[in-house]
Amino acid sequence: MILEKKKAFNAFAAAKGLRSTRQRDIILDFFLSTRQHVSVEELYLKIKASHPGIGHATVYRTLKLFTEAGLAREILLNDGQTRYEHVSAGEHHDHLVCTGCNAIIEFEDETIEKLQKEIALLHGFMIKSHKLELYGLCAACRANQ
Amino acid sequence: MILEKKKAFNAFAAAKGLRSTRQRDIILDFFLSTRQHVSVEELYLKIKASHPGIGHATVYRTLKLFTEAGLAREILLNDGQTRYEHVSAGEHHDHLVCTGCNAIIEFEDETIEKLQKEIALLHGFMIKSHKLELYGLCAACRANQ
DNA sequence: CATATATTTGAAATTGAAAATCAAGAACAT
DNA sequence: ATGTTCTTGATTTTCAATTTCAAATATATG
Ligand SMILES: [Mn+2]
Ligand SMILES: [Mn+2]
Ligand SMILES: [Zn+2]
Ligand SMILES: [Zn+2]
Repeated sequence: MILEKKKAFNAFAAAKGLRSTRQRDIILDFFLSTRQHVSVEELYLKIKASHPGIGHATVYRTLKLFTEAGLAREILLNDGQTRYEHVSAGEHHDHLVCTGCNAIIEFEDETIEKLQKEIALLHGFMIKSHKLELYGLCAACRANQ
Repeated sequence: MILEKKKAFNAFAAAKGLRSTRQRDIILDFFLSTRQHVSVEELYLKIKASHPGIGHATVYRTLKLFTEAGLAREILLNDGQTRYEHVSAGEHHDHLVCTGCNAIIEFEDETIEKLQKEIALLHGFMIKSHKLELYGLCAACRANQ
């Protein structure tokens, strides 16, 4: 699975005429071995520990490349930090975001997805993407109130 | 309707022990007479034309006050500009956002709202707010492609 | 292998929105 | 009127993200 994603990125890079660099390999390794919804700064710091030479700009640039390659998705929550999550082909989900502990829970709802398409149709809109986030308190944080 | 909102803000200000200032009156007038989904910068520039003395900081602060007072709602789309829209009591809607012409179309869908509550319940989550945005091309922009 | 060329990197500077600072000005209770 | 407290707005600061550009590196070619 990790290997497949590496292959997918190599294919993308080859098709785009991008060069193969040590930095992109390292950043991809770290991204693929990191839990979901990692912020750029988090990933940068994790990488820096063992590869102090790698710079901020490269991490930012490379995550944008992963997004373009279809390996990653940008998530903009309401805290001013861009996060990235792993993309698996054909899969889509939305997010419950806990404002207490910052946990992010994923969910899928086919009915909501279908209703969104109907709304778009009704307005003559062609949807390219959507964002559905439910903000609140997770079970654990509710218990601690 | 505009008068009611002014009264509502005055009540809020009184309850909070806020002073009545010329600036807040002006900003409220402009906000209430502006179309939906205005960005802070847009509103600031509009006000500045006839009231050059009013500063950025005051516009930012005052829109936050309106939000607290329940007259306005912050909207964070994906362009790094905070927008504010009018809030009418008991009303809620979500947004279709055209990435071609930046138009914002409002919609309501009771079924989606209900499904969101069910999802939250299923995960033991207590929802405080949510965000649903459909990004794509509006009918006009599709025609111009 | 050498060498030319084009891409990539990373430190540093820049950007842009938003928030913080703080002295001067304004509102309000007395 | 006067003193106290709040508010304002020019300016500075913050912070994520992007841009810049000289040096480093990848790769194509002989
Ligand atoms: Mn996710
Ligand atoms: Mn709206
Ligand atoms: Zn939580
Ligand atoms: Zn449009």
